[in-house]
Amino acid sequence: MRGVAGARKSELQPLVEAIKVIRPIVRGEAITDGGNSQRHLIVLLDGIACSYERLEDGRRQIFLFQYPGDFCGLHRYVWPATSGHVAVAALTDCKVGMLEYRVLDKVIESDPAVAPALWRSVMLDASILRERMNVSRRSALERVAHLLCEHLHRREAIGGAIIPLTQIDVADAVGISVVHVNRVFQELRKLGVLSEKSRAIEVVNRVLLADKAKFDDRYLHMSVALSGWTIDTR
Amino acid sequence: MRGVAGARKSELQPLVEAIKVIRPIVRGEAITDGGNSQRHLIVLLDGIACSYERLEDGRRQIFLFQYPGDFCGLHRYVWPATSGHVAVAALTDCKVGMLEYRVLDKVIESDPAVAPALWRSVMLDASILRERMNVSRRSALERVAHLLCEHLHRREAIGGAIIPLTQIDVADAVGISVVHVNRVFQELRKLGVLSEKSRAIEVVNRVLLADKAKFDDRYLHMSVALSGWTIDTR
DNA sequence: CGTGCTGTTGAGGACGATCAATGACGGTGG
DNA sequence: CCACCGTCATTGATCGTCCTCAACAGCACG
Repeated sequence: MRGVAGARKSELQPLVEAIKVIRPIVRGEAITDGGNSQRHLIVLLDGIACSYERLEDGRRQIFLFQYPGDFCGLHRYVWPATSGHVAVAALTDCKVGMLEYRVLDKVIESDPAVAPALWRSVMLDASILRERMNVSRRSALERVAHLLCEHLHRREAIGGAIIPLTQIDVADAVGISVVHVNRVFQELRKLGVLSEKSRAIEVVNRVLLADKAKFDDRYLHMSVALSGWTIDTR
Repeated sequence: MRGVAGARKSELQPLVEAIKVIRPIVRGEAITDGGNSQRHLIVLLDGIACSYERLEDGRRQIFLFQYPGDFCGLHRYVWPATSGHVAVAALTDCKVGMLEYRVLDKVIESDPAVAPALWRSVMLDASILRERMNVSRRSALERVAHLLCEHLHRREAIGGAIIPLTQIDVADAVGISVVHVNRVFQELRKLGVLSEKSRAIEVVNRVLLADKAKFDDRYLHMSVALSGWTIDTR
């Protein structure tokens, strides 16, 4: 039972049922490059991925994180020649479902509720981007804390307090240097927000974290209120 | 003849023809607050507006700028209860066209090309937000220069090298202090990018500006390739 | 037992924030 | 016509956050 970003269960069910191909992706591999040759809509079924772009100087800017139920590169379907080189990569081992565009065409045609649901999914992305812009004006600690809150929020369906990201991932997402992220993490551990024992990102005090982050989850409400769907991932 | 963000002329023509109410808005006034009571789709017909949010500490974060042909608060139509308090304000004197949601419903129903066009408009916004994220990792000068490039690009239909924004607007959009924006402007004038004479933002060397900004307009290509439409603004 | 990736630590410096005044300009009312 | 006021632009000084460079440590992997 997983939450589909920005859509009620019933609306995307026809789409989900049309997914025939399921593919495993190992950590670090590309789920889609930024190319225009895409012919499938991709749904993340298991694991965590991120959409990102390489900057000219080689740095990586992470835009969004994908959790199970999220679409990868939906914009390609709506607008194949769309902006540059937004790629999606697996941050952990993943499983994805694939759906040919022309099949998707048919699903949309036969069920008028599917397109608006996809539309809203794009809007949820935009909403997250806007929130990131707001947060980008706060201190490094708040920005990192905020990102962790977002991940806890979206992991609710999965459970556990360990966020399987590297400090590098966090740095590339919030836009601060890895070194500084490390120092922020030490600060968060000293504050009792993160576990002192483990090297992993393990949240031991969610309330305190949300407080430090001044986290207001309203910008995610559209995804919260929505139920999920299931699919057999083998 | 104005460009509609992310849509070909023919696609949005039926929508444009349905606009009956045209309203003038003076500089500084709200075009829509962030409220949920919205019952009209609003199209900017003349002037420049911005969508923004107030941060807790009172600062203003500008997300996007609207030029003639852009929609204001389209997300409200797709998802009325959508994210927080995104408001739209007029940065110059404006004229807006208004279209009741239920009329829009009918237009969408009767013309299957309208919805995808609106969808792409939302995606153009997301594309701009992503680009801003990339740019936010560069220096203040590049960020400001980049913003000016974007405005020149979108002003092409209007013409003129003067960008009618205040330094405060720029600061709130790129996320740096007004004082520093001012210093950046002096630097840009010294470099021969902006006019030394005028207090206004007057670009005298577009090529140099684009160079300083490392501006790559691909992220706007979806809007470029598209033609415009006309409407009588009285 | 090396090799590679991630995490950690230190030192020095730059960029931009903040605070506080002052200047320029346009509009308004006496 | 002039005094006043509000908004926006400009300038100086100080300070802090975060970056960069550089080195090393821990751990997983083959």
